Amino acid sequence: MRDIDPPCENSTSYVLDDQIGYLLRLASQRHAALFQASIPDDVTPTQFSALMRLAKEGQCSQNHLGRLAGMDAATVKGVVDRLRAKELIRIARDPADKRRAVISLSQKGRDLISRLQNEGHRVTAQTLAPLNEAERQALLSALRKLI
Amino acid sequence: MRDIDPPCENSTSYVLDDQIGYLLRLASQRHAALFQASIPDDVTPTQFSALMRLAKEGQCSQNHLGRLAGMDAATVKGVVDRLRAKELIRIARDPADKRRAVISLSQKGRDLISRLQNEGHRVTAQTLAPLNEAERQALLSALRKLI
DNA sequence: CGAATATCGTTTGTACACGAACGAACATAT
DNA sequence: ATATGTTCGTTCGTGTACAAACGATATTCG
Repeated sequence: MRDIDPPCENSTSYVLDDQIGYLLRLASQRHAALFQASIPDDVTPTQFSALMRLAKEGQCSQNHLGRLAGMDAATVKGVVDRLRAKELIRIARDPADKRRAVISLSQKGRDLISRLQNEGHRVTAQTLAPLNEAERQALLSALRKLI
Repeated sequence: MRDIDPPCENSTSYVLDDQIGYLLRLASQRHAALFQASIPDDVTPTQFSALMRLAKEGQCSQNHLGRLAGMDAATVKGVVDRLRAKELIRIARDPADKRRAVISLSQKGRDLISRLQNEGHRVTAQTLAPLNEAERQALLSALRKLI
């Protein structure tokens, strides 16, 4: 009387491939793979964004850097540790606030980002390659509104 | 003659906020936060996508499930372990291929996804709330082309 | 049949990402 | 000046995500 259950029998069909979260995850993965392939193994996308924020800011505290680059305090801790291990940043103590660390780019860090900006643009272009100009603008504009 | 160096003095100005990778990362984070807030702590977005793929497929091997849901073998291992720990899936051995695991939804898993589909749609709607219908279509369409 | 090749699941190591909790230091209020 | 509350960095635990290597099993090819 009862058929074998078909794989999905729900009324409100939830099509995974139509869900923004799923698409965002896959697109992020795709970009990360392209980034990794283009940027030898110098830095990750997250590390690079921290370096770029630091370049714009000059110097700032660790938590503030995290906020600028979209990382929480626990995440930025690890990122800063790894950037310091690679000697791309320098860390000093703020004499005016003994809690605070003052983070800035090292010369090596400055050299790296000036060398990697072209690579970064190439990765962006590569990621967006399947889209025409109008689609790219629509995508970037929509993503900005989501954040 | 020359002004004080502003923090960033490069010719090919690399504006982080215009980079697709950065925007994807932030948008993913935003969605994950909304998902987490809506779905108590039952499952993560990744686990949910695995469950949905499993619902559509009926049953499949572990690695195949990973491919269906965009996870590599090492990642899906952990996801499957956690789903099994929650008793949302069942795992059997394939008698025809002693390497292979045959993974399927448990009754508890079926109950959960039928309960969570509405939540999933709500999270999607919530994430896309800042966009009008045309922008949503453009975003989803562009993301699909990137993958 | 036997050897090369491929796939399955697993483990290890590294890197985000977040919640939750913590002590230390700072700020404000009374 | 003491109490309150906040912010700083840190740690722990959990959950993706991937590269690389591994043994076990399947498959394919000579």
